[in-house]
Amino acid sequence: MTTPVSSQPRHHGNRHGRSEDARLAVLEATDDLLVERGFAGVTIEGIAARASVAKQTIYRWWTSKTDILFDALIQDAAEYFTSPDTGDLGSDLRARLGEVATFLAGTDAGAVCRALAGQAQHDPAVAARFAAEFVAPQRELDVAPFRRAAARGEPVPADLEAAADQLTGPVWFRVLITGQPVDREYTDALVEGLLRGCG
Amino acid sequence: MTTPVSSQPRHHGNRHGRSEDARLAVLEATDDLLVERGFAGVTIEGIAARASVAKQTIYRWWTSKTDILFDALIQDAAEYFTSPDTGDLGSDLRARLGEVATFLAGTDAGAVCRALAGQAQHDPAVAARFAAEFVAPQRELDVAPFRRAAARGEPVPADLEAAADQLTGPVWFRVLITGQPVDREYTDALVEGLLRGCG
Amino acid sequence: MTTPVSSQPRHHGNRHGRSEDARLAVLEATDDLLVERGFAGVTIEGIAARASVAKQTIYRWWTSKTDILFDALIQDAAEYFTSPDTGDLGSDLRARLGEVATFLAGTDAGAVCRALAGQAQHDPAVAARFAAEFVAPQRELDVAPFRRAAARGEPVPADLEAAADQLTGPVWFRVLITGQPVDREYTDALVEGLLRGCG
Amino acid sequence: MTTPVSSQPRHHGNRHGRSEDARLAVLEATDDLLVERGFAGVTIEGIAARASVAKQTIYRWWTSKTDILFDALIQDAAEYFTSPDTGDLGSDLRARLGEVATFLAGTDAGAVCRALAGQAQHDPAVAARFAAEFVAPQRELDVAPFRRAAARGEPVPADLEAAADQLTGPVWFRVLITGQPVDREYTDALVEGLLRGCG
DNA sequence: TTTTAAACGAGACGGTACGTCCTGTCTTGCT
DNA sequence: AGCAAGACAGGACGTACCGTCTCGTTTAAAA
Repeated sequence: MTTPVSSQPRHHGNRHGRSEDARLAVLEATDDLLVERGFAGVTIEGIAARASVAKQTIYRWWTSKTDILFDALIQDAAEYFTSPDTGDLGSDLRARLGEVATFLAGTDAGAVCRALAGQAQHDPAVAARFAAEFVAPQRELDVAPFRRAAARGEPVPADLEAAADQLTGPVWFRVLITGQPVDREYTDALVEGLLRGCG
Repeated sequence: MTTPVSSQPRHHGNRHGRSEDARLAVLEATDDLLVERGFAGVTIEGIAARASVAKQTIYRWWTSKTDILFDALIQDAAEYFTSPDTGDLGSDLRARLGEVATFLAGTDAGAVCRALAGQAQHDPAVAARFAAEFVAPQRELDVAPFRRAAARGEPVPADLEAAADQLTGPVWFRVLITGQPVDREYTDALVEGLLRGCG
Repeated sequence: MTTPVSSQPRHHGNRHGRSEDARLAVLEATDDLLVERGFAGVTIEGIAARASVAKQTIYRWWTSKTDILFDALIQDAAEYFTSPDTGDLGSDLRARLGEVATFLAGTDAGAVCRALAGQAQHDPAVAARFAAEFVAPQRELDVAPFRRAAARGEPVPADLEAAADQLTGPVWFRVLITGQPVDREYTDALVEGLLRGCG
Repeated sequence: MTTPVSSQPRHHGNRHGRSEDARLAVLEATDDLLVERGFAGVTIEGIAARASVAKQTIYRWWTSKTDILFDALIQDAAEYFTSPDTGDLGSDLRARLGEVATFLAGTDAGAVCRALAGQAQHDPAVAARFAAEFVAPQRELDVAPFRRAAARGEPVPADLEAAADQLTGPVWFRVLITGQPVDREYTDALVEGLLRGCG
């Protein structure tokens, strides 16, 4: 996570809502702790100490450590995904799937994402929010190349959701469950298999 | 989980080896707590209280609550999966994938499995054990139909691991990530898509 | 405590000097909280909330909650004690001691006084201020009857301070320590004993 | 407070009730903190830290810091007061009152006692316990010399409680309220005044 | 009439301590 | 030897107040 430390004087208390410095310090400290010590090593007390922030300030703006991680994830994900339009379905899908794999397996934000995916297994509320605020928008990005291809008059699978599952599912599966590496060769093969099957 | 409560008087202490009563009471209490209160509601103290067992007894035989869950999972999974040989690749795969989906999404043992999959995201040791003791054997069952088909002289995909990923990955993805239902229609379509693509 | 709530509109801010409304609201809220919830239930935040006053306004004019209680005590004590001159030492002493007993044990201001006496045990600064600003003036009132008697030519004890202690001490002792009731009969007997002993 | 540190190995956990080591460490740490930092400086966390004891252990056996102080006071007071029988009422009273004054004003246990007397002003439950467990037994010691004198056939005041108040009251008053010194001369004069008044 | 500065309400801030829950370790006495 | 019981040191939880700090408004004396 980037560290946009403000060079402004640190204001403690501000009628006009919350301190942006405190917010960023908390997000950064949370990210750092997650990467350094894992999910169990992320504690509200630890975040407060590392961010030089009062616990009460954290509880004022977030409900739990997963709530903080969501903030970090949403923010980081918004910056990460590009989803270029190459004019070719295969290229678009390969680019997209490679980006997903790299994000999940190779970035700090991906670590946050995996932690939340894990916590979603323990807490239905987390699962619901994860599905709604991260997975659903990602699903849109998964499906976009198909829509563009259809608009160009190319043949596309009937059920786009199912098609997206066939691409993304194996990637998530390897990252979360088997721990196998997910390189470009693998994601390209997935795209190839799908297009051959539907073409 | 079944409940083989012994009707024998409960012995506190046993000169020769561990108490099977205590072991079963712990496994059952853990399962119950997981289903009733979720993973966070499973605590060693809670298990001990519900199983009428001393904490020390738990720590003597298990290292952590995930260790207990592994015991429960391995035991339940061994009883669950059947993997019949119908003599037809498509039938075998459909049966297998349906069984996997039902297990993951529709059984108490599946809840244990999901909890461990979740915890695997937080703890590399859990991830490693989950991959080795649950995922790897399951992978063997995933691949078995292909091996039998190959033995019958039928054409099979070159990379069986990848083929298995394409079937199992979307199922896990839906169960763990999107929360979408995984019915027989969906799993059959996955098998169909794979066989069409490779045939 | 009396409640001179102004019927005027409440002014927020004043170029010259403090808001009398805010001052009175704070004193009253403090008194009320002390009587309703006890000393521990008196908090700056609670006073501010009940008085509809900003915490900062309290900190601007008082240093602590005991400081506020001193304000209330000094004000109330000034209104309470009368100390009439009956021309007779016994009558003067009986009136005075009865007044003291009633104040300490039977008034809201007495509750404030007892709270400060209690806090004086925990904080030397409070003890010093309590001795100087409340006890010393009261001691003057205790001693005044003797001085008037001496001026009239009557015999009085050599050590007036000691004599005052022998009257006031048992009253405070019962109120603060034993909790025994201090009625007129008791205070009269104390005066009687003293006068017999010195006469 | 004395420090009977056991030279035995420190046992953490014992089926047969509480750890005497932990109990003594808590009492000593509490005494020390009270003397060093005053009542407000006595916190459960501070006691736990200084005594190298878990907060939970404190909460298991005591309800509050005043509860701990009571333990310390009762124990120390039991060791302190001697109350010799000289065979003479005046001598007995002088000895007793001197002992009381020294205890209250000049010992660490007296500091605990004053703190509890102070807290009694803030909390009726503390007041009740203080009256019952400390003041009442002390009252018995105050009255004992009179009883012995009566048994010897000497004249004694009709109301022993009142007589005791006249001795003890001024001493407590000076210690708690005025802060004046209470030396032997003063206490002897109090006894003299009382005996002259009743004789 | 306009400026302007003190006091105000509101409330976020960094902190400290609270009392609770759970962890993993330990000892004891029973079976 | 294994067990139920439970006390222990420790650490994190979420809450309540502390005292400090803006912020934007209100007000009346000064300009």
